[in-house]
Amino acid sequence: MIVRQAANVLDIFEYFARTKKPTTLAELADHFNWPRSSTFNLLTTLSEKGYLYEPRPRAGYYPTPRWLAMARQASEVEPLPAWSHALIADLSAETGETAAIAAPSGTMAVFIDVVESSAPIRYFAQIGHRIPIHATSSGRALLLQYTPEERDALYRKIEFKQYGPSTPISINAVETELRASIDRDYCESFADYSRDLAGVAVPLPIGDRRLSVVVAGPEFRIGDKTHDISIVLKRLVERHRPKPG
Amino acid sequence: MIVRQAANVLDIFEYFARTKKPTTLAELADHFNWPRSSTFNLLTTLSEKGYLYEPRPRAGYYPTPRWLAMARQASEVEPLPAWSHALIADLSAETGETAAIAAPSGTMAVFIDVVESSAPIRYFAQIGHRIPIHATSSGRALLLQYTPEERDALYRKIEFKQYGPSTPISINAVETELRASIDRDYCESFADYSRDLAGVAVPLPIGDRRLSVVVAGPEFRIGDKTHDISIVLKRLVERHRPKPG
DNA sequence: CCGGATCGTACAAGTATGTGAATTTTATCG
DNA sequence: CGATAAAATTCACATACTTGTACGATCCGG
Repeated sequence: MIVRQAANVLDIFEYFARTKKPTTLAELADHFNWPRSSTFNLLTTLSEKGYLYEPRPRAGYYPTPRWLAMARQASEVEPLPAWSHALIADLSAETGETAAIAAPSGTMAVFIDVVESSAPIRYFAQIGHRIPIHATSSGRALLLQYTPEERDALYRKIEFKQYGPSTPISINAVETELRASIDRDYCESFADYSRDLAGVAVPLPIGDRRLSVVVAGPEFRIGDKTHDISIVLKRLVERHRPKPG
Repeated sequence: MIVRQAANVLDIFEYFARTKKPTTLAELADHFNWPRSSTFNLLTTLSEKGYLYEPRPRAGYYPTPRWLAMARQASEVEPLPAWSHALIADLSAETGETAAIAAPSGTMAVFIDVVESSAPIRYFAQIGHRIPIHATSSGRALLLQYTPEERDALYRKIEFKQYGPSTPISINAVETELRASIDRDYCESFADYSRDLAGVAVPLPIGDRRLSVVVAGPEFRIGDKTHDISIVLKRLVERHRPKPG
């Protein structure tokens, strides 16, 4: 169950991140189609908690740097190593496509680091973006790191939906694709989940964390280059990952 | 009115910032005395929005870097100039006390930047921390920048409470203290709001923003040094603030 | 490897909470 | 400066949320 008011807080937060401008009560209420009164209550709550302030009455609400101060601390919970960001930065530079690091979260994969392509037509991914774990290359690169038992447990929770023409819609289809991935030594997907989108991914275990790296972009650019991309992918992983011992 | 679930989101956020550790549903529920089921709903909401993820079932929730990514963007809404942080850093170093920048928010003042003293006994202030505008030195340094009309409007909203022995509990008391501040050329307060706390502050207009700088610490250390501190305060403001023209 | 304890998840009833209309306050224009 | 419009704020009711309960899964100690 979605807790509406919890989601609303995040919506306001993201609204500020997007617009990068102060905002009045009326503006927010109109934008989200919220009643003025509810918007007022939300803004009051955020202000009392020290996350917003109103330098002068009716002239708009501003976010305080408290968001940043807290986020900085919260991001120490489980920081990624510095090299993983360098890795996707290089990957994006060499391939010209968007590169990302994904982590599992239930039946979903979450992007926990992203470097976007600079191409005008590109895969627009964001940190925190979630995609079905079984219907994406980055997701399947995560599944490869699961034990068969863990995969079984997960499959029972997945709601198989036909996102695109090639979406695997059964446990068998997924397992078959996983075996194929092992054979070719990388994961790939063509519009399995998002239209026109192709991806190439490999597992990237870090410590005891099961992550994956993915390069993704429009099918027409990635199309027949998945093998070449997988070579670059593996070469760069090899270069950046610290040698054990 | 406080929106409970909105506040809860921030509480969870701050919990991660404080503990810097992943957290299980049960742990959170116990800590905040929330029912498991409500906690479950909240965590689900935060996960679906991409702010939390659960790498493996029952092994705990982790914050995603999305908090940080959004906060970075949101902090571009109204960035402080670089010199204002340098100012309070120097201030804190020279005085040995906590220094901060405050902004008005209704009848409150909010700290929007803080450098804490390194002394073991010190004023523990945080970005986002709110204090009554009329009963603190930093707040009154803000009030000095208001027009008499604006102050009048504000006074009507203030609920005068006796926070400490010297809290000004009437409009007159506040106005008298403001005139005294003009005469001595800086604002000061001794436990007007927080017990044992003394502060020295001056206005710090930046652009069209009405801010203030404050040095605050325990009364026994600040006590009779307020004048000396005000000298340092004004000297450093003079040094850091870019010359007009 | 078994059994008890713990944890996560679903559900339905009662109530706190958010909403919409009414009121007050502030800004704007003639 | 007074009238008008728009915004913010208050208040009472209907809705959506919380919560206790129950079930199933998973963990852990013996």
